[in-house]
Amino acid sequence: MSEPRYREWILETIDSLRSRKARPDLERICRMVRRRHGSDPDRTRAELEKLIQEQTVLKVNYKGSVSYRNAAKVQRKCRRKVEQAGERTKHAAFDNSGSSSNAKNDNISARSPADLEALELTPCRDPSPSSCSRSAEEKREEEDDGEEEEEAAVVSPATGGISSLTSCDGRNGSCDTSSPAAGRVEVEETRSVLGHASSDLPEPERRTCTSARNNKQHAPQLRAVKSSVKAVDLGDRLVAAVWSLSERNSRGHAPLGLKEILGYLGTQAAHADGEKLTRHRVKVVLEREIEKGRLRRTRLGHITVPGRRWGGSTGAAKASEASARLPANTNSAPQDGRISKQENVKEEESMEVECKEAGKMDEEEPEPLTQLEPQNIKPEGEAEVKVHVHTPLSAGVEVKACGGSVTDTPVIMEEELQPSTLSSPSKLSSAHQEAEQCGTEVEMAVQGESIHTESLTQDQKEAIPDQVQTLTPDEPVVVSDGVTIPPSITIKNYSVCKAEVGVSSCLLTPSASPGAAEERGMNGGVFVKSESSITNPVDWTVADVASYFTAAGFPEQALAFRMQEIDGKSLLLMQRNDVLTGLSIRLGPALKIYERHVKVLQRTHFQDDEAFC
DNA sequence: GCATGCGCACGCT
DNA sequence: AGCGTGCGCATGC
Repeated sequence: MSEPRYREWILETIDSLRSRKARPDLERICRMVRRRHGSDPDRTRAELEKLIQEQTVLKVNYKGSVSYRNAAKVQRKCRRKVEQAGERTKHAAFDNSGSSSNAKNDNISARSPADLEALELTPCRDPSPSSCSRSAEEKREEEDDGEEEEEAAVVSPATGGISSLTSCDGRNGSCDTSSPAAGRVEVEETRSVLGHASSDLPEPERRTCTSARNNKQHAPQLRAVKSSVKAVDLGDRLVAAVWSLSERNSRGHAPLGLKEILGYLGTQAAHADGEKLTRHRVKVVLEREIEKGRLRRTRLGHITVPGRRWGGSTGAAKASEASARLPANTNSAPQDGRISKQENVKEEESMEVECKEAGKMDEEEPEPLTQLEPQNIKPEGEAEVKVHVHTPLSAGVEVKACGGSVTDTPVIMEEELQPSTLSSPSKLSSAHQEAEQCGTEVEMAVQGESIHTESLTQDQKEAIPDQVQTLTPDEPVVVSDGVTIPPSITIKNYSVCKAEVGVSSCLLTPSASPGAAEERGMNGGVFVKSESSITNPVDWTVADVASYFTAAGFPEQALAFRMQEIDGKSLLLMQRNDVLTGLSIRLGPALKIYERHVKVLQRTHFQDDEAFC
C-alpha cells in the first residue's frame, strides 16, 4: 500500500503538471515532488509504482512517451471513453490485485483521449501474459491495425519499475497475444471479470485495464464482443428494462430506442451498482444480449424482446393486437402463427445485414412519406409499387403513414392486400378498412387485390388462409412476360414471403421483364409473382442473383452482378450508386435494375422483416 | 536553471 | 465544435 502522504504528493504533482500543460512523466513528477516535498526521487518512483498498482494512478503511453494520470480525475473527465473502454474485455489485473480493489480512489476505468491513445492503462499488476489485460482479440486487433506499438503499450508496473512499458501485443513479451494461451487467457479473464461484475468491485474498476484499450482504431464489432464480457449483470438489467419498456409500449408506441432504454436504466442504475451507465456501454451490452437472443433488434435498430416484436409497436405482437381490434379478424391467428415462425427464420437470416440495412432504411425513410402523397399515386405499377411497398416501411420507421394507427397497418396491409393470401371477405373488408384509413393508395391495392382474388379458385382461396400457399420449389416460377424464376432460387421461406408476394404482385409489379411488364404495371391486370417475393433474397447466392436478373431480362447485367459476386445479402445492401456505377453496367438498365428490382427487393425484404419483427 | 503559464496543434468524439 | 493532451515558447523567480 502506498503511503498516503506520497499518494497525495504524487497526485497533486500530476494534477499540477497537467494544469500547466506539461506531460506528467516520471521525471517531472519526481522532480516536482522532490522540489516541493524534498522526497527522494527513488522513493517517489516506488510510491508511484504502488499507486499504479493500486490504480490510483494510471500509467499510459501517450504518443510514444509514458505519462501518468490521476485515475480518479481521468475517470470523471472521460466518461465517454469509459463507456467505450468498458466494452473491452476486462483486465486480468483486476483479479490478481486484491489490493487493486482500492475502491475508494480508483476509478481507474476512465480514459481520456490521451489514455485512449496510450492504448493501455496500466493497471496490470502482473506482467505475465495471463494477467495482462489485453485479450487475445484485442491484441489481434491491434496487430491488424499495424500501428500497435505506441498504442499497445501497456504499462506494467510490476515489471521493472514504472517506466517499463509492456506491450500487450507481445512486443515486449509481457502479453504475447499470439501465444497459444492467449485464447485461454482471455477466457479466464472473462470469467474473472464476470466474477467481478457481481462482486465487490465497482464496474469502472473492473474495466480499468481494458478501458485504456479504447483505441480509435478498434472496430465497433470487436468492441461489442469484448464489451459483452463486462456486462453480465447489466445485461440482465437491460433485458429486464426492455421487457418492461416493451410492456409499457405495447399499446402501439414506437419501438424502443437506445435512448429510451438508457433513460430507463438510468433511473435504476443508481441502485444497481453505482456505476454510471453510458449510452455506449448500454449499447454494447445491448449488442451482447441481442447476440444471445435475449433481446432482439429490428431492422431499424430498435430494440425489443424476442417474443414481442418491436415492443409491440409494429411487430407480431402488434399484428395480433391489431388483428384483434379488427372487425374481421378471423385470420389473425394464422398471421400470428406465421409471423412467429418466420421471425426466427428471417431473423437469423437477416441479422447479418440488419444494421446496414437499417441504415439504408433510414436514408430512404423520407421517401415513403412523399410517396404516400395522393398525387404521387399513379395507376402505373411502378408508382403503385412505391406507395405500397413504402407504407409498411414507413410505419416501421415510426412514420405516421395512416393516421394514428400506423402501427397495425403494415402487417395488416401486407396480409390483407396480398392477392395470394387474400382468401376471405373478412380480409378484404379489413383491407378496405385499412384503405379508408390510409387513403387512395390502399384502395388501389385493394382493387388489385380484388381482381386477383377473383382469379383464384375457391380452393385456392381457402388454402391461403393457412398462410401456406405452396409453390412447387422445383418449378420455375412464372412471372409476367414469360420470365421465370430459376429453380435454383429456393422457395423455402415461401410462407414467410407470402406477404411479400402479396405486396410485390399486387403492389409492386416491377419484377419480371423490364419490357412490357414495366410499362404495363398493374393496369395490365396481370399480377406477377415477383421473384423477389418468392424467396428471401437474403438466401440468394451469387448465382441466384444472376439468375434473377437474367430472368428479369437483364442477362448482361446479370453477368455484372455475378462478376461482382453480388449475392442476396449484398444485393440487399446495394445502394443506388452501387448499382449505377459499381457494376459498370449501362445506365439505362442499371436504373431499371435498381428502381424495379434492387430497390423493390430491399423494400420488400425490409418491410417483410419489419412486419414480422 | 527551473518553474510556470499558455498558445497552438493534434487527435478523438 | 468541444475536449483532453502536451509541445514549445515566453516569462518570472
